[in-house]
Parts: sequence; structure tokens; C-alpha cells
Amino acid sequence: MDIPEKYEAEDTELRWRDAWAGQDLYTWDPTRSREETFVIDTPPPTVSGSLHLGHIFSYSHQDFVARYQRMRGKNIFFPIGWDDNGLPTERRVQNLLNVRCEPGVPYDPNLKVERVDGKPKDPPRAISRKNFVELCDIVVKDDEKIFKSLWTRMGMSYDWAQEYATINAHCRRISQLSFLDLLEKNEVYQDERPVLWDVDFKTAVAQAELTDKERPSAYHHLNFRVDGTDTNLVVATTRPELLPACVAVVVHPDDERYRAYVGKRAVTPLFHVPVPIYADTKADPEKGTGVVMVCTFGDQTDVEWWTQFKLPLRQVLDRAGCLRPVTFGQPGWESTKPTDANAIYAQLQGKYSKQAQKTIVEIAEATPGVIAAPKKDIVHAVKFFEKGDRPLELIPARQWYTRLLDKKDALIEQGRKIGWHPDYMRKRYEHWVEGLNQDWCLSRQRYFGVPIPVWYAIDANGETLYDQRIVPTREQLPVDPLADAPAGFREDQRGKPNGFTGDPDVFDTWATSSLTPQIASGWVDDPERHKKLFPMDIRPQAHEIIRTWAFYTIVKAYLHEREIPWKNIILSGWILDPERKKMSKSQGNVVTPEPLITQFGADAVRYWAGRARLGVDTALDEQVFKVGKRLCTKLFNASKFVIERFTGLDPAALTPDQITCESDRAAIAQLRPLIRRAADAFDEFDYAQALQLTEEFFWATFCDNYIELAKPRTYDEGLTEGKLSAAATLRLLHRALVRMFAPFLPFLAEEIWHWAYAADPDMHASVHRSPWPTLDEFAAIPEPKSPRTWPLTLLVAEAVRKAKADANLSIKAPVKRVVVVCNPQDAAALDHAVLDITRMLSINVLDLNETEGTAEPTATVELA
RNA sequence: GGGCAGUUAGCUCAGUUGGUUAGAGCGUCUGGUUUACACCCAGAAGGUCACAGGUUCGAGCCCUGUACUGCCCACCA
Repeated sequence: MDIPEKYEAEDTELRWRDAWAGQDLYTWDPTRSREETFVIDTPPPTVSGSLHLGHIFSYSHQDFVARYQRMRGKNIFFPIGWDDNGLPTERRVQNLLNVRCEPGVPYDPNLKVERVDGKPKDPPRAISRKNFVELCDIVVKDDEKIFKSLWTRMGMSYDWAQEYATINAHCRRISQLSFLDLLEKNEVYQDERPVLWDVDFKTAVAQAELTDKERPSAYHHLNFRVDGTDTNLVVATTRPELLPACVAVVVHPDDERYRAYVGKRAVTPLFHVPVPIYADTKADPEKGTGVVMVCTFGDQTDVEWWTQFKLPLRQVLDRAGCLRPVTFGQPGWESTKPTDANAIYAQLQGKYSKQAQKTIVEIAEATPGVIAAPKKDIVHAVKFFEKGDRPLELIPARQWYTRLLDKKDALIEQGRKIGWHPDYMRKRYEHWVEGLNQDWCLSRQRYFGVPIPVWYAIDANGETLYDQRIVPTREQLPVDPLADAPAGFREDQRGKPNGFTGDPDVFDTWATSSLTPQIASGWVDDPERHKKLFPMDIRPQAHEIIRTWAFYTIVKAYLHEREIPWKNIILSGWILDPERKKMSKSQGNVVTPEPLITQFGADAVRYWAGRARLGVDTALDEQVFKVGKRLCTKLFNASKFVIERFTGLDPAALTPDQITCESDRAAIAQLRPLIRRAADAFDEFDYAQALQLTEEFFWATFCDNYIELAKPRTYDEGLTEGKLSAAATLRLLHRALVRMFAPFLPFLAEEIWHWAYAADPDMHASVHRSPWPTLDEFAAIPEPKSPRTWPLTLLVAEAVRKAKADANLSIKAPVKRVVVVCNPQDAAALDHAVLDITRMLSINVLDLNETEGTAEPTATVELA
């Protein structure tokens, strides 16, 4: 193969990308044993949106490990999936096609919609869930193509035969199988109770999807008359709009101020609703006025008191977060002055809670005797759905749950069986499990997701019987209960008395994502394959989703098989912008990878990723790409030298026994520990350490010193012993280094490999299937007579270089004399390399002045 | 409020179980047409290892405390 004059990353990378596409270098071999196989639980990226530099970063880390393990001879299972199921896709489809999902609408097999550019003229078209899901499928397919092309460009060594998407039939089936299995095991259950609710998406969410946001708020001080007295209890509340939902008042049992009122009733202002006064230690005397109003529902404590005191439900918020119609004076809505209450409520009804709050405060301020004290502004943390824009509410709803609270200890124990890299990430997992306070809410009131595979019977009166569930058989899955009729029923019985109805909900996307190991392995559908792939070797992922993806995956593996899902989990850090801020779309500081790849090359971008250790957040520094590109250029040029210098010399004629020079043996002795240390680092998933060691050796030991030392001999006339020894050594060192760089710089390494080594009988045609260097390859080469030869050579070289630099002379300028003062052992060691040293540094005379004692050797330089 | 990390040269980061004078790259400065490479080579300057105590013959590393930064969790009347 011809070696180009100059290194052109784009040319090299395009060529190999195309060449690899036609080969099956990365194909998993199902016939090989589990022990020989290395299985990666690749994160499926969310396809709606674009990949940013952070993805390139962490996905490169996975590929380093995969490529290393492959070179160690492992049969790599490295699948890639697309996480297309879920809210982000729904939003994209709604905007792109101007449609909205309306579950009651019948399926239209001939539905045609067009993409809209800019703001749509018409209101969104209501379509069936099945149509909506089909449109989502079409849209994500396009994104997946773009993602695939970027991964290919980055040289990711996926086995594309294992490609999947989390919404495809296989994933829906596995996800539904999981649910049915847990239903049989009584690990999932349905319950109607207050649930964390997002009023914009109109769906329940789980504890793991919460995030706190600081919001300005205020304590409003309201007078509650104690029934039958002239005394007022002052309630401090941040949610005055929930006053109509008030069902009780609570004080601390030891609070002297209020002890006398416990057991009496208080009357809410404005609505005149008598409510009981309870004592409970959860009421904090220090907070507000020490008097808490219990509403259905303002916060989690309200739910607890509501349950504890068996309080009535006065639900005022509807699922959109608006105040729904209620009538005081009706059963459950007692009021001593219902007419007044209804007049006030009429002004709130239909408003979002925030507007209702404003209104009720105005009314309270205008009504004498209601406000006890001026409001007090505060800032406090409020719970949000992580993807939501408005605070969560607690709204009673029927939902499916997975039992978690009864197995916290077991889940912590499972976590301890897994290797966490870095290890301290294990603590994050354990703290999360310890802090769990709810079972996992599985159901979402959304559309583009995996349907919950359950139908319910409808009785003769048209009432849905939630405890009379109809579940499909395993063979039927995947099913859509809104489109498919259960066995024994006809479609026209849907929604009719004595008929059936389908569960309208879909699963939390994590319910499916948590099954990536089972999705990839085939699980119960292919037990043989499952056995060969599960538990997996590594799960690579980001640390902020330990509480979701890692946690839920551990939960599923435990509930289904009492197993851990993988032996190790490796956690990449984040890419921060140069100001150390996390990259995010909302911050507007996201860097797209394509221009960087074009400018520096995929190998250089991978190099940048390889410099960051696991778990460490790294500030983006464009200089590092430059360094990566420089490394590629250097590797290209050094390789060109090593190979072209000996054009015409048959590589097969170069054998280990020709390596006779002490300098050469000394250089090889430097490589041995490098190979071991880099492999050790890689075995611990510390690719960054492996890269650093390799790079350091390559640049300093190999290029700056060894090549320069050996170079004069390579110009010998004829095939001298020294020249052959140098040729064999250069080739051997170089062949090892190219392989050690291969996981990081796969394109360039492959290119160089094909210049020189692809035809090697004990290697593979591709560097990526060639063995990682082992000490065995160098076993036939004797150790140098002294381990001091190499360091002493460097000592002389450094002294001479410094002398020349100090004198502003060219490095080629001749040196009259160098006197080395050292002990006899060192003198003997150095003596082996005298010829190479003098030739490299143009030294006329090198005197070795032996002195007894252990004093450090010194070199004195006398310039010409 | 609880927890987990981190704080080392102007910048980005290494620093293995405590062991001479603390490292690299980038940047800066000085020199060098050297037949692989000027996307290069050589050299130099640059650090009270956040701070304060302690253990030790010896601490960047171990212990205690403090400050700051980031993340996770809790609180939400």
C-alpha cells in the first residue's frame, strides 16, 4: 500500500468507514462460550433531539473498552439501540405534524399528514393513539439514520446486526412480558391514591423523575376562628388557593400556644368550613405560626395526615391544575355559609392554581378579619417533574405500581455485588435506595409508549370493574388494549355494558429502558441466547441517571431472576463548558460534534474523550482536540519513517535474534512494563491511564529518543548488523504501539496497520481484530545486560542537548568531548551504547570516568 | 439540613500502597532549515500542592477542623 505524503484525517477516516461497512469485524459470534464473551449494555440514546458533544464523549469511552476487549480476544457483544419511546418524541411529532393524540378517536388506516413549517395555521388534528404511534415511528426513523451516521463517523464498533429501538415490537413485547411476570409474582399492583402529577403533561410521574427548583413564594397569614369561641388560630400557608380544599388543622402536641384547642374545630375563613384540630408531632412549632392547614393535597405531609386521620377528600384541582367546579353546601362540602362560599369559589373556578392564588389573596385582603398579618416573602424549593415547567401537584388517580419499599435492603445488597467505576458512585445508588419513599409508579397517561397489557371487564351497568382484569397470554404480546380486543370478546363490545375496556395508559419509559439487558438477550423468548449474554459485563452510563436507569435495571433483574444485570457499571462524567457549566439545551451552551470532527478528525475527537477519566466532569478545552490531531500527525509521520526507511527489506527476514544491539534491547525493555501497565489499567476500565501511558511512551521514549538513537544506524551502507537490529526493533516496537493506540485512534491505526502489518501471519488483517500486545511477543529478545543502559543514555543525551541549547547551537553541532563520571557498573552499562550515543549526538569523544561509590552519575559537555 | 466528590503551574489535568529537588500537555519566553514530522526539535521560566492543626524520621497523599466549587438527596404548612 502506498503511504501518502501528508496525513489527511478526513481522507483516511472516510476510506476506512466505507471499508469497514463491508466487513463483519464487530459481529458477535453466538457460538462462542460465555467466558469468551464480553457483553456491553449500551445506552440507547434518546433519538428525539440531536447528539451533542457529551454523547460523543461517553460513547467513545464505551468503544475504547470494547475495542480493547476485542483485541484481548473476547467475543464482543456490543449492541446499539435507540430510545425513541416517550415524551420527547411525542412533543416532536406534535409540533412537526400538527397533530394531537385523542385516545377516543378511531384508527384511520389511510391517515395522511404533512410536515408543517413554522407556525401551523390550523389547530392540531386529533388522531387515534395507533395513528399517533405510527407517526412517531416514522419520525424517529429519520432521526435514527442521522444518529447512525454519526456513530459510524466516530468509528463506534457496534454490531449493527443487534440494532433495536425501544418502541419496536420486540421491545414492546419484552416490556409487556416483564409486566405480566411481575403481575404473576405480585410485584406490581394497581391503586388509587394521591400521586405526583404533572399538570401540563397530565400524567403521573415517579419519585425518580422529580427535581427541586427554587421558587419565590410567600406565607399568607389567615385567621381560622376556633368554633364556639372568639379566638383565632393563625395559619401560615403558601398555598392559599387550596383553602377550599382544607380538611383539618394540625398543631404540635407540645405547643403550649395551641394545646387547649386540640379536639375542637376551626372554621376556615371565606368558605366557613368547620374542620377538626389535631395534634401531631409532624407539625413544626418553629415553622410559620405552628398551625398547619391540611388540604387535599398541598404536599406529602397532607397525604400522610389525610391517611392517618382518615380525613375526607375535598379535591379542588383537576388534572390540568385548574380549580374544578364544586358546590359548598353539598355532601362532603359542608359550610356554615354556603352561599358566601360559593360566591367566592365562583371567582376561583376554572383558574389555574397560580391565578387562583392571586385572586383569593385579593379577596382575602378585601374581606375584613381574614388576613391576620402581612404576607412574608420567602424562597423555597418546589417539586417539579424533571421535564416539566410547572410544579407538580398531588392528585388522586388510579395507577400501577411496582413494589420497591419492601425490598430496599435487597436492592442495596444487589448494588454491592456490582463493581462501580469509580467506586464512590455506589454510594449515590445506596443513598437513593435508602431514601425511597414510594413504590415505583409505572403508568403514564401518555401515548407513544408501551401500552399496559390489561383490559377490564365492564359490568351490566357500564361500570368498569378494575379488579376484574383480563390479561393477554404471553404468546399474544405485544398487544395494544386500545386497538386489540381481549380473547373471548369482540371489538364491538369495547366500552359496552358486559363488555370490556382497555387500560388507556402506557408504561414509564424507564419501565422499558430498565430492560435493555433482557431486550438485547431475548430473555424468555430465547433462553439459550439469554444465558450467553446475561448478566452482562458492563453497563456504561451517565451518573445523573443512577437513580433511574441503573436503579430500575437492577430492580428488574432482581425481581425477574434474583440476579444482578451486569458485573460492572462504568460512569462517565459530564462535559462542562469552558466556564464549568453543565452543557444543556436550555443553557444554550451545547456544542455540536460535527464541526469538531470535520476540523480535527474523529480520531482526534476520540483522543479528547480518552483523556478524561471515568466519573470526572471535564471542562471543554479545544486545545485538547489540537493535541489529539498533533498526536495523529506524529504517529503518521513516525510510522512513515519506520516503514519507508526499510523499503526493500523483507519484513519476514527480520527476526528477534537479529536484535543484538544493547540500545535496542534497552528500548524494548522499556516497552515491557508499558504493555503490562496499560493492560492493567484497561482491565480496570481506566482507558485514560492506558492512553496516557501509551502516548507518553510513544512521544518521548519512542520518537524523541529511540528513533533518534537508532536512526544513524538505519543509514548504514549495506545490511550491517546494527542496521538489521534497528530495523527489527523499530518494527517490533511500532507494531505494538499501533495496536495500543488502536482503541483510541481506530482509523489511523487501521491505516498504518495496512501499510505494514496486515499481512503478518500471526496478526489479523484488521488491527482491530489483532491481539493486544503481550510480553510473549518479546520473549525471544534478551533483556539488556544492564537496566541502567537506557537511563544513562538519556542522561548523556540530555546533558548534550542542554549544552547545545544554552550555546544556541543546532542539535547537529559537533561535540568535542563528553566526560561521564560514574561508578564502574554504570560505566559498563553505558559502554554498551557508546557508539549509538556518539552517533546520535555527534560526539567526538565520550570518556567514561569510573569512580567508586554510589554517587549519581554526571555528564560534562565540552563543545567544539 | 444530610451525603458524595473536588480544590496541585496562567489554562486543562496526572500524581500508583506516605519516601530524594512535585509532573505532563497547552500557553509564554529563548534557540534550532535535523534527509519521519515546523501539526517539528531542544532548552528555560512558572507551584507555600485551598487554609489551619495533628500523626510520622518523613505528608500533595493519612487524621481532625475550616473555607470554597460542583453534584446527589431531604425539607416544601
